[in-house]
Amino acid sequence: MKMRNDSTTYQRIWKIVQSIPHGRVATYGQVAVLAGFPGQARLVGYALHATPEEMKLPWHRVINSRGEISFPPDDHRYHIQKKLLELEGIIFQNNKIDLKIFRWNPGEKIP
DNA sequence: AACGTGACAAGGC
DNA sequence: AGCCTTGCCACGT
Repeated sequence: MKMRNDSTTYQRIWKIVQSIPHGRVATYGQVAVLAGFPGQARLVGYALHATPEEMKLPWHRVINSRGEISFPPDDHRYHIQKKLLELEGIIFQNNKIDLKIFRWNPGEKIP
């Protein structure tokens, strides 16, 4: 996957994703706002898609606004992401995450 | 240059 | 509660 190394756009998004604490999640829209791109949730999805594996970004902590994983359930990536989240103690109910409980609030103390 | 697609989201019905 | 439409932006054809 090609990407623009000369742009700071992805880097700003990556920086936010990197700061999502273990055991918490953030939505694409939320990351977009925090990165300074309000209303551009799709850009976050695209940035994550273009993320090099070596970066070891906690991409799995980003989910959609409905508290769901944004992969089709039959996609292998869906199961990978769900597994990673469950290993962090995040609980799924009907394949959904309760954002009221697990959403990251940047305001509160970050470990 | 136009058009379609994608790890989105909000609003209308 | 679902499904559809529109707004978004970066890319590949």
